This record gives sequence, structure tokens and C-alpha cells, in this order.
Amino acid sequence: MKINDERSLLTQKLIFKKSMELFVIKGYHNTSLRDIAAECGISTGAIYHHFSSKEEIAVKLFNDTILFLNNLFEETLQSKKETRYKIKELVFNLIRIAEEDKITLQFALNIKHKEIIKDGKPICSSGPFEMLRTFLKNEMQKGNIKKMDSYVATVCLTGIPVRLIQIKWDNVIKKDLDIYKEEIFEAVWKTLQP
Amino acid sequence: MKINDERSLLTQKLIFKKSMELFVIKGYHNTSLRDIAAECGISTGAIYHHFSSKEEIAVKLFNDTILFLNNLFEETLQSKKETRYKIKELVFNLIRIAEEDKITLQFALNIKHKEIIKDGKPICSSGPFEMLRTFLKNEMQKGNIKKMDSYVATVCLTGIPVRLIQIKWDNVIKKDLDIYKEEIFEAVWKTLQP
DNA sequence: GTCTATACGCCGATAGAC
DNA sequence: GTCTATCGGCGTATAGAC
Repeated sequence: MKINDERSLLTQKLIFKKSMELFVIKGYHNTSLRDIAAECGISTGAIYHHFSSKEEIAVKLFNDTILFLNNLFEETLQSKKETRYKIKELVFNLIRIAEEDKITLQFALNIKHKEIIKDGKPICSSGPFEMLRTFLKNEMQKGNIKKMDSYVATVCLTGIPVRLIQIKWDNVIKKDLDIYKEEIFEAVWKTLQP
Repeated sequence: MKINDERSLLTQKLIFKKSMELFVIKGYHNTSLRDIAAECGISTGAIYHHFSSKEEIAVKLFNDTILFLNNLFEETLQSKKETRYKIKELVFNLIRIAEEDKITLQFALNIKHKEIIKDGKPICSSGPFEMLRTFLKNEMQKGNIKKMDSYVATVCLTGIPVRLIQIKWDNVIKKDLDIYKEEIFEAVWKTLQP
């Protein structure tokens, strides 16, 4: 790898990072390329050297974020042996990411593709959801959790922690999320038991 | 009420209705005043006779929607006697509205104030959530549901059905939501039991 | 109350020098 | 690879006739 390639890569990373921050804080449409350029300390022309459009930045960010969630879920589900602890780890990790990597998760959960993509929209964001559904279906077959509709099960697993996280972001909850995680997990787990 | 007042009111209602539809379908920022005017069959000038800005339309729509949800929840909770059936009715009504009054609920759940309001944002959308939390706290005191953190309880009550509704809107679920409602309610109810 | 016509600014995107 | 300068277009909002 040449020196220039490295510098180029660094600039790209910077544009990604600052763009995501601004998209989350101000919203996609309220963020102009001039805003991004200023935040990065470069010019709009420089941005266009790396990306062909503002939309391209957002779409790439979006795909990266989906991938990040996919990896997170996959690793989490492999990290424990017992079903109960796999799910506990998943809930805990979600809550942890919501505080430690807030911007990324906010981008994943709040940014609407509809607002970004103008015409036909081919982005599929249901990957992580489907992975979890597959996992839960398998666990049902093995008899580790209650046999129920797999969509309902996945909705219980994701809906409860995600809602907690969102009301925290909306400042409805003031306290640190950490104190809720045990109780949240127990609620999720209960829905999956006979 | 004079004739002209009536006509004026009708036009306003029309603008509200079409604006909400467009905001939901295309997104707030991808909807121009020209779009709204065309959809209403009037001119942009006419819109400005009734509203002072596009933002004003969105903010008023938003407040109306919050009020709608507040009323819906309040009436629902009074419609039954037993706690179990109050909550069942609530879950069922949410799911029903998601199909029958889709646009309104999509507006309430999907539109981000941050995207609309440019500067300081005073909109408070936590009213319905807080009402449900108060209800659940009272039920705990009466011993009708398990004593637990009230935020966690409210998150369980809202998070599960809302998540189901959202994945339906995202077309992850193909079938009619009606077939899930019993199972969804049972899941919610379980989280609130000892 | 509604129309047409238009002002004006901001934004995305490009051109061309360095 | 980054800059400055600029273009074209669209979107909000206004002015003034009817």
C-alpha cells in the first residue's frame, strides 16, 4: 500500500465518521456537504474526490452499519453455550452498544432509507432481524425455548430492549441503562418460556 | 359559522390530510410545498394563506397525532374492567390502528422531529408513554400486575406490539397482523406476571 | 381565498488551478 | 488530493391581481 493510498483511506474514514455524526445529530437532509466538509476540515471538492454523491456516503454508511449489527449478533450468539445466556448476552450487548457506540446504533435504528433514497429503494435492513429469527427457530426445534410463532418470538427479543434504548435517547429515562438490563433480560426471557 | 369559515376549514383539513400522506410516503424533506399543493389541487399561495410555513404544518400534524394517541389510550384503558382485558384491548387496538389508520400511526412512529425542527426543539412526544406508565404503576400498587420497574413494564407493553407493527410495515412480515395479536398479547401479559 | 409569477437562497455537483 | 469558484436547479416564501 502506497503512502497516498493510506492518506486517502484516512480521509475517507474521516468523512464517514463525521457524516454519520452529523446525519444522526442534525438529520440527513439538514446536513449539507458544506457542513460535512467544514467538520472534516476539508473542502466539498475533496469530498467529491472520494465519493460521487452525498447519497453514496449515506448508503455506504448504512450497509456498513447493517454489517456491524450482523457481526455483533453472530459473535454474541456464539459466545455462550446455554440458550439463556446467549440471549442474555445479546440483550446486554445491545444495551451496552446503545451507550458506548451510541452514534452507530442511532444511525442504524433512526435513519430512514426512505428519506435518503429518492427512487427505487433496494436497501434491505432486515438481515439482522432474520438472523435472530433463524436462531430462535432452531432453539425452538431443540426444545430450548417455547414453541411459538418465530416472528412473535423475534419481536419480543428485539422489541423490548430497543424500546428501552429509544426512550433513553428521547430522554424519557434519565438514569444509566445499565441498571435496567437484568430486568429487561428477565422480561425477554419470560416471553420465550412455556 | 360563516360559509367562508367552513370552506377555509375544509381546505385546511385537506392540506393536513394530504401533507401527512406525503410526509409518510415520501418523507418530510422529499415532500415540497409544490407537491402538497398539487396533491390538494390548489396553489402554493393558497397554502400560505392557511399556514405560515411547511414546518408549521408538520408541527401541528405532530401535536394532533400525539393527542390522538393519548385519547386512544385513555379510552381503551377505561373500556374494560379487569387489568388483563384493559391491556389486551390496548394491544389489539394498536394492531388494529396499524392497519386501519396506517398513515396516522406511521406518522406518529416514524417521523423524526429532529428532521423537521431546525433549531431548538420543544416538541414532547412522551405523553402517551407517560400515561401508560402511570397506569401500570397504579396497577402494580393494586397488586394486579407484578411489581417491577415502571419503565421496564411500559417498555414491555409498548415495545412488543410496536416492533411487530414496524416489521410489518417494513414488509418483513407478509401476513395480516390480526393472526399475531393473541400471541403478542400473551407475550406482553407474561412479562407483567410474577 | 386562490391564483400566477417571481424573488432569493441554499444545496448538490462540477471545472480547473495548484 | 485538495482547493476555490461557480453553475444550475429546486424549494420556500412573497407580491399582487382577481
